[in-house]
Amino acid sequence: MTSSRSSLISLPPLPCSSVIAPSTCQRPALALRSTDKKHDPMGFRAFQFCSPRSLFKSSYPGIHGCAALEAASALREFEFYEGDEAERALERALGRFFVLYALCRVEYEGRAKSELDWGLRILISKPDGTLLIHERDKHKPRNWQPPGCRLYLLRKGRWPILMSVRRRPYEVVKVILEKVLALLVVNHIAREELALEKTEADLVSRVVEEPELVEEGLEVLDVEHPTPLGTIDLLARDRGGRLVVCEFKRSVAGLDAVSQLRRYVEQMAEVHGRDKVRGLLIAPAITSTAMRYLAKLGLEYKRLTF
Amino acid sequence: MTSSRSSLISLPPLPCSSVIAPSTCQRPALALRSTDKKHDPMGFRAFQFCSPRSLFKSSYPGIHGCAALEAASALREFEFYEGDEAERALERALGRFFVLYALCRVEYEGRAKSELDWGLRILISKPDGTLLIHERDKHKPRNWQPPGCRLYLLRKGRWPILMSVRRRPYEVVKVILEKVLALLVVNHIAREELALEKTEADLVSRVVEEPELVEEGLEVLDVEHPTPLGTIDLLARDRGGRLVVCEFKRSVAGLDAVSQLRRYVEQMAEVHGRDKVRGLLIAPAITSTAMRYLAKLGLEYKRLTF
DNA sequence: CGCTACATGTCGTCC
DNA sequence: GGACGACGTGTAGCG
Repeated sequence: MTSSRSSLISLPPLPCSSVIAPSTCQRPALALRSTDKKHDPMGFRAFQFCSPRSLFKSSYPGIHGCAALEAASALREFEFYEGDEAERALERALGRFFVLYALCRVEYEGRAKSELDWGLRILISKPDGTLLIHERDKHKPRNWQPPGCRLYLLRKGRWPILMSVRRRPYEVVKVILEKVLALLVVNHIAREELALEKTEADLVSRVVEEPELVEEGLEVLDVEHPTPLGTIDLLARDRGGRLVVCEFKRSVAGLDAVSQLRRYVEQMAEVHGRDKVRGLLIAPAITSTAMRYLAKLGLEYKRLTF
Repeated sequence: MTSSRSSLISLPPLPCSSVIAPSTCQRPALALRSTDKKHDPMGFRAFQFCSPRSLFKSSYPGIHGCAALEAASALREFEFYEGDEAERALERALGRFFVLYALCRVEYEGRAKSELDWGLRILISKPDGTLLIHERDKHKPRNWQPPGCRLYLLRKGRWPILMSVRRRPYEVVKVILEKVLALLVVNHIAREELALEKTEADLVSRVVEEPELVEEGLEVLDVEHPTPLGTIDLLARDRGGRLVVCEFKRSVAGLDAVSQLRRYVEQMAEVHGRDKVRGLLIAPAITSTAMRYLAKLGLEYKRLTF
């Protein structure tokens, strides 16, 4: 009744070579630490030999033209399973990128604690140890685990349990799977390197190149200038020879930005004297409260947009 | 060659009732603003009649026992499509919760800007307008759009484009779909209400109930006490009659916490006099830099764990 | 809607 | 590994 859509190729044995007895619920736990390269199953390593980049540079940005890939990994782009078969396929999905649709409970304990009642959820597990549990709404996953965690599949109790463990800080997410509805195992997926443009260049670098944007005669002394109380974005000297501590915000500056600037200014003032140091908050905008606080402290604001 | 695994039931017409000509690439764009309830397709509204809670309270925490649900929505829990059929099914997926596995380019422009080259990615779209684009690694989606955005499917050019638009700040994410490999449309999924436990109760409430945890003879005056420079977590009076401004941090307190406390203390000092006001940072731990800064300002630290 | 503060923030980077 | 700041932070709460 439930069958896989894509033929499952034979995968190399999992790192933890426990014997799996398919028909019992007392099977030992399978563990896979995904970030530890030495412990990666060979199948996963194979993917890395054929990175997405080489994949698309080959001939055409489609996957079908990459014969080398097919030969190397001998894997379809994805595998899809339903119901019981999905449940059984979970073992082989560990350590790979998979999307799971299941009726589950979730328990999290660590820095905080939470418990989710039975519900249908979408779960994403990545080979780097990331775990995401999404519900119907919101951008943020309802529960999660960051990269570097170990994922275990436990089959001791009534229901299989996916357990993700983080070492420091110690945190555990347990997903109790009452019914696995669907499993999508993704064998190829893009990596970071495919980005062409990064974030907009910093306001800082604009000012470094063109100090006049801030003030006539301004001379840049240092960027990322370290102090005992944090790093000054940009340190400069004005025409009158006074030090100018510049704090940049890429969008609206709030009270926190003023507090930050104040710390740096007072730090520099200790060395050079208060009247030799100016503090300048540079941002596209500032909240009214922050502006008042700034003025009260004798600090300045310079509007600068991208 | 490509066929859906789950029979597709007939869905009510989409809110934008443009005529779709299946075989041309010049079809008009479909738009669906997911957060606008008035525009939700009836099928989606139907899900809400049978919330996940009622689903699992019915008889058994499995979905199969809920006959009422089946009758009401007449939808399977999910639909899965591959290849061309997945591509065609995209229209009907708009406004529903779906997971897409596709070869795509991604362009984002808004507060920042980025462009991702062709690559296989996992895309999640939620009925609340959330869009997530995940790559192989990391917790955070590579590109995203928060709840409240509008999702469009454009079929004008060579490839179909999923476009998500945010109004304020104005931001656009375009996903150019060269090849759709798989589409999982999820018809039922848990919502927020299923949480049983929330985050650990605040340190604050512990102190309100038991002020001695902080200091003998401490008397709580106010929580969430507003000032022109922000809200004081807890305001108290010590045995000597001095005001105690308490700032709480749930984990390690850093420089920012000290700056915040300082703002409040100085604000209160303006009214009551500096010698009548103490500042107390309460947290399970504090960074060394923050501790030094704190001491220098004549403020105090009290360690308090959960 | 503007603004503040919190978060299991996550993530990069420097020390 | 700890500390620190940036982030397209997201999210709740309040005026």
